[in-house]
This record gives sequence, structure tokens and C-alpha cells, in this order.
Amino acid sequence: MVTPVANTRSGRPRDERIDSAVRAATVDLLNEVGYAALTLEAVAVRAGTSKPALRRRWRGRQHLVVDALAATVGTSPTPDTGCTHCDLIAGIQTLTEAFTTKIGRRVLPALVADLADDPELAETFLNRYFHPRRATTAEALRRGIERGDLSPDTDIDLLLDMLASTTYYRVLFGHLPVTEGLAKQVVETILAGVATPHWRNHHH
Amino acid sequence: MVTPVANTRSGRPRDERIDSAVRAATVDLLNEVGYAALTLEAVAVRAGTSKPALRRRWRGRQHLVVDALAATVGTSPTPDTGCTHCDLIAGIQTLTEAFTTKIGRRVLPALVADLADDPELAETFLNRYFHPRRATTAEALRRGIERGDLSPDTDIDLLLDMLASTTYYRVLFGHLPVTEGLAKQVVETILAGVATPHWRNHHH
Amino acid sequence: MVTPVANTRSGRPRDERIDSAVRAATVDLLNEVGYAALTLEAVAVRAGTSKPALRRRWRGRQHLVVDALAATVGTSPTPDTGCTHCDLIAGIQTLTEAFTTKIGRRVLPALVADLADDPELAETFLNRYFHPRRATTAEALRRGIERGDLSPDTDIDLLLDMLASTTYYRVLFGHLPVTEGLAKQVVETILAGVATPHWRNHHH
Amino acid sequence: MVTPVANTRSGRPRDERIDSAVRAATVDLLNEVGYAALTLEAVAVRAGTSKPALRRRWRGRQHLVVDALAATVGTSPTPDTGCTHCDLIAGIQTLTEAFTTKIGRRVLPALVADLADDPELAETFLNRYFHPRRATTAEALRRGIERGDLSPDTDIDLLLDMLASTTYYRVLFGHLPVTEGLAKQVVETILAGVATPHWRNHHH
DNA sequence: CCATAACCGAGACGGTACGTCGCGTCTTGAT
DNA sequence: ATCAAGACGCGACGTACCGTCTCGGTTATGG
Repeated sequence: MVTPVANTRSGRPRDERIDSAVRAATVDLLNEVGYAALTLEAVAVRAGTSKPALRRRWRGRQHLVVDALAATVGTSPTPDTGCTHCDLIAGIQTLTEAFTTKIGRRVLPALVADLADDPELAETFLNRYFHPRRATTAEALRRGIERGDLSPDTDIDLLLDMLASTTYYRVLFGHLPVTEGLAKQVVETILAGVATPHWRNHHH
Repeated sequence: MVTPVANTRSGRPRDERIDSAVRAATVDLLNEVGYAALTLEAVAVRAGTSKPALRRRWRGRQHLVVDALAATVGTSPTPDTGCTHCDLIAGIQTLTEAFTTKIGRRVLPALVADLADDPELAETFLNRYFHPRRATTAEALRRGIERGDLSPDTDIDLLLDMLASTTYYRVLFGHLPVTEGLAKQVVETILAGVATPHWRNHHH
Repeated sequence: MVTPVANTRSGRPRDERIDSAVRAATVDLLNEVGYAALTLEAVAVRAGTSKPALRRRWRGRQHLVVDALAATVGTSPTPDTGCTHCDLIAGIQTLTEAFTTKIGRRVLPALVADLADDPELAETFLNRYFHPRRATTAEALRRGIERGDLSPDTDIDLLLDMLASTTYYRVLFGHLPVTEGLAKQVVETILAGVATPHWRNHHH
Repeated sequence: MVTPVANTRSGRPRDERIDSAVRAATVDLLNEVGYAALTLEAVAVRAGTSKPALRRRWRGRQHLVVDALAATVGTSPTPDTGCTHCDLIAGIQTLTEAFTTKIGRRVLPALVADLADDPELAETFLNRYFHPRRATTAEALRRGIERGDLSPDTDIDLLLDMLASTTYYRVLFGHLPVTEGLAKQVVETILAGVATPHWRNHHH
């Protein structure tokens, strides 16, 4: 759980309708005003409750947002079709789609930036979002190796990073758009490489 | 210039010693307390001036930080040694080094996250930081193409993103460290690709 | 109470040590810098608290000063010795003495001037300062009437004003000093009048 | 003159239309927003000029107000009809009338309060407003003495203060209205006194 | 008669203080 | 005994205003 205070046992039980109302209010407000302008006060008012009720459940704005998004947005696993590059493209494609929503484009970067200041939040975030998605793509890579499509000494972690990072990079800096074909381009470049036979002969 | 108001003509000229004192104070405080805890008030006090003096020069915290960093940190261009992959590795290496400082690791992610909320800030940032560095690496790629090391139909923009993004990705999520050899790994993966000859024959 | 918001019922109770610390700081600063230069910010710093804490308790500088002075300075009642003019002189004398302090001479005039801009403040001031003092002098006048010293159709309100106003007038305009004998002169003039028997015969 | 800088001799002469425009703007704004909310900036804008133009002519807000009022409001002298108490009543009456205007009721008290902080301003004010009016009433008192209406050992200064101060007192504290008959009441009280023959025999 | 020098009007600046927003905490009453 | 909620203490923000400095333009005087 994310609740800072352990719900020990006795006494008045927590009103769970508040939990869901707050999560809904948080997502609503994120869509309306963004992350930087999200105030706990506004969330409490929108959810029809009070600030301390929020604070008892979440340590702060970041934790609330992580929890609210996790309960709302889902993760799409990388498929297993027998075609290595198709699976990878499909897996990265879902990342691209996640960045078409306002929350993806504007909230996620800010949230991620906050991870650096709070290791506990970072751990929560990684376990809830990052690693699940990453694990399914890692499976696809391992299948590719077994299938003989990918080199057996492939550094899977490195590849996972290279596959996903470009999309994120473009969203963050905004210097180039995240096009529909980007996933395909990235996957094929990583698989095929860009060097000419001339270079390959000279250096490998 | 970053000054929000153009210094048209008449009136009292701006005291430029304040500009430099504030920039220095900003960098100092970024190193001490980080970006999230950076206060305009504290910067003003540290610089021996006042809040309105800052506000006249910079639109907000973000703009001040961009300007202060630009005036302090420099950009290391990608070298030109005649060896394509050596140059690329060296170019990416400087990015890795930039993330070894506290400012690189903790300030830059937060700053970049703020770009999404302010297009004007994003433009300033890109023109001051991003594009200059990127341009020198783009040159290295073009030389590689001319030299016959890289495929002539290489998508340069895509490659530039793929080269730099992995480092940034690891810094942001912190799931894996940014090692010294990362630049080399990334460059060689992109050049050589990870697919086996078996895959290449089947699909290309 | 002077507190703008009624302390209805629930919620965190107010820290009363802040109240007294602020009042003490206010009186100190009034003695040091006067009324015009009295800053809420400086009061907060001196009292070791913050501006919003002050603002929750008092609507503004004026209200704070009224409250701080009322809690510090006391009112000396007009005595009852059986001698009408002696009592009146003694009563007015305390007013003279109040104007020997720096707060009396420099703070009160400015404070009183502010009453015109804020009816609520004026009411508070009158109830706390003005009327209590005035009531005791009114008693002395009524005793003088009963005793047969003063004309039974005396306009008490008018006399109260005439007794006190001269001292105030001299303090305000500073054209003449407030001497020790002033109270006696005023009282005796009002009692005896300045007209000659010649005038009295002609007009009354 | 009120001009802080002596208009020595050569150079560009001062634009006197600005003087009168500023004075008019000052009076206008005093009527609109009062004294406390009067800002030099607003005056400058209203007068179609700039702040330094004002500052060159007047040392501050107070001096500007004193000058603007002096150039606008006039002083009505105490008449000389041969009737002592009639003249005195008429003289005080003009004071009453002065306090029926908004400027009289709201601006004058605040302005007078500022006199305590600036001796030079106080002198200017006394010479322009206070003493001229006072002198004409003093003449009336001297005529009353010569005429045999007033006691020859009358303290003229004391009487002048007692005559005028009550009106001012009521305006300042607002505890009682300044009625039309107030002047008459004050004058007759001072002339006749309020003591009974019983008291007079016992103590004088 | 013109050049010079002084002064004027105006804009922008540096800084103090204000009033406000939001966070995180504490205390009371109700469940 | 624990929860929900209101109020509080405080850090920081963004703004208004003051008093000052500098600039370009205008005007009287001296050569």
C-alpha cells in the first residue's frame, strides 16, 4: 500500500469511498490544470473531503499522483506473435500511445523529474509502472535470442533502454514529434544497425 | 537575450553586476539545495539584491536557471578525428560526463520537465543547450556517411536521438547506472545492430 | 475580542504566546521607529513569527496597534475627592501625562487619523480607549452638578470635549507646548468663564 | 516657495502648467480615494506628467497635499461686527464648515498626523493654514478685551485653542457630530463659564 | 547669430513592504 | 481508539509603490 500510516486494526475504519473519489478527482485535475498547478487543496475540495484525509493516505502530491495514475491507466504487455521485430514494435508502440494523452505528455515528465528527490517514490514508481512493462519486453527479447533472431550475447538491459528511450526523449525535449512510425524505425535500426559492409569489414 | 523586457532606449540602464551576481548565486544554490528547493527569494538574498530585480530580468525560476546554467556550463563539441565511431563515442561521452555533476543529475531532469509548461522556455533551452550540442554530433554523422561508414539513407535525426536518449533515460529513472562504457555500447549497437545473419536474410 | 475571525469551535487552537509576543514587539517597535515606519513584517520578525499569523489575528497595522496599546497602556480614572475642579484637573492631567511619552506624542495622532478610514477600527478604539476614560470624567461632572458646583443644565458631552480637546489640539499642531499647568487653566476657564460682569449684564 | 530646488537662473524654465495640473489632480484624487491611498504615481498619471516632475517640485506626498490644498481652499477671516461673541462664533463657524467637505473630514486629520514626523512640513502648514486663521480670531479676542467684554488678563493663546479644538476633536474621534450650533455653544460656554454662583463664592 | 551649457521631462531601475496561496501540522469532536 | 475535518504556523510568491538614476530634448545665456 501507499498509505503512510499502517491501518493497524481497531478504531473507526477508513472510508474507502474517499480513496476512489480522491483518485478520480486527481486524474480530473491533472487533465485540467496539469501537474505543476495541482494542489492538494483543490483535490480535496473536488473530492468533497479535506486535506488531512489525503495526507493520511498519501505522503504528498507525487505519491498521490503515482497512485491515482496506477489505478486509472493500465499497462499493455508486449505481445508474443512469433515475430521478434513485430513484437518489439508493438511493445514500443504502446509507449508511443501513452504519450498521446495530455497526462502522458505533460504529467509524466514532471512526475519522473520528482523521482530524483524521493528514492521511496522512485521505487514505487518503478515497481508499479516501469518494471512490469519492461519485463514483458525483456521476454520478447529473450524469445528473439532463443529464436536465433538476436545475437546470443545481446545486452538485454541496454536494448530495453535503447528501445524505449527515444520516444521519451522526443516527448521531453519536444524538438521532434513522436510519429506513428517511430517505434518501427527504432526497432529496425537497432536490429539492423546503420553501418555499411565497408565499416563492418574494417572494424569487426 | 533572456531579458523579458527589451531594453528599448531611455531610462536608467540596468546594473549588470546584479546579473552576474544572481547567476553565480543561482548555480551555488542549485548545488546546495537542488532545483525543487530553489527559491527566488533565497537567490535574491544570496546575490545581495531583491526579488523584483530578478523578476525584471527573468520571467521565473526556470528561465533564471536556464540562463544561469548557460552562462556557466559550456558545451563540448563532438571531435573530428577521422574515425566515425570514435567521434560519436566521444560526443556521447561528454553527455555522460555532464550527468556526473549534481546539477546534471538532479537539476536537468526537473528543468526539462518544466519545458512542457512553457513553450518559450523550451525554445530558449533548445537554442542554448540542445541544438548546439546536437549540431556537432550531426556533423560527425554526416562525415561518417561521406566516409562510407554509415548507410547513405541514414535518418540523422533519428540517430541523434537514439545516441543521446539512453543516457538521459537511465538518469531519469535511475533503474541502471550511467557507466563509463555506456557511450561505447550504444554507439556500437547502433552501428552494428543486434540482429543475427539469420534474421537479416529472412527479413532484409 | 479583536480577532477578526470568531474562534467558533473546532480546529487547532491559537497559540496565545504568539499574541503576547506580537503585542510586545509592536510596542517595542513603536517606541523605536514610530508609527509610520511600523512594518508588519518587522513586527513578525521581532516577535519570532510570520506575517500570516499576524494577519489572522489583526486586520492590519492599525488594529494591531490599537490592540497592543490597549493591552499595555492602562487608563487612569478620574478621582473622586469631593472637590469638583480638583477632580477635573486630575482627570485631564492624566491625559497630559499620556502625551509625555513618545507613543503618546507621535503614535496616537497618526493612529487617530487612521480612524477616519475604518469605522470598525474607530469603534474598537472608542470602546477601548476613549469611552472608558470619558466615562469617569463624566461621573466627576455629574457629581459637580449634584454638589451644586456646576449649573444643572450643563451639557456634559460638550464639557467633556472642551476639557480634553485643548491638550490634544496642542499635541497635534505643535504650535504651543503642553505645559503642566494647562489642565488647571482649562478647567478654571471653563468653570469661571472669561467674560466680564459688564458682558454678562448686557447679554445674559 | 515650496520648490525643493531653487530655480537659480539659467536653463530651461519650469513648465508652470504642470504645477497647476498636478495640484488639480491631487485635489481630485484626494476626493476620490482619500489621503492614505493617494500615490504620487497616480497623481502624475492623472496630471499627464511623470513622477520626477513632481518630486522636483515637492518633497513628498505631504508637501504636495499641503500646497495643493492651500492653492485650492481659502481661509475665511473672523469678521469685525462690534459684537464680541458674534464674531467669535462666526470665526469658529468657518472651521465647522471646513469639516463638512470630504477633504476636511478625511484628509486633514491624516495630514495633520504627518506633521509630527516632519518639522519643516509642520512649519509650512502652520504658516499657510493655521496661523493666518488664528490671527484673525486673536484680533477678535483683543477687540473683546478692549471693548470690556473679556477679562483683561485673558490668556489669548489658551482661548484660541479652546475655541477651535472642540470641533477638531469631534471630527477626529467621531464620537459626536459637529453640529451647526456647536460654535455657539463653545463660545458661550467659554465666555460665561459653567460654574454656579455657589462655586464662584466658595473658590474665587 | 550661433554654440554651449544647464535644466527639464520622462522612462526604467533597485528595493521595501504588502497581501495571498499553499503546504504540512495540530487539536477537537464524532463515530 | 481512531477517523474526518477545521484552523493554524509558516515559507514563498507575485505586485505596488517609493525614491533614484540616467537619458534625450529644449531653452536661455555667453561668445
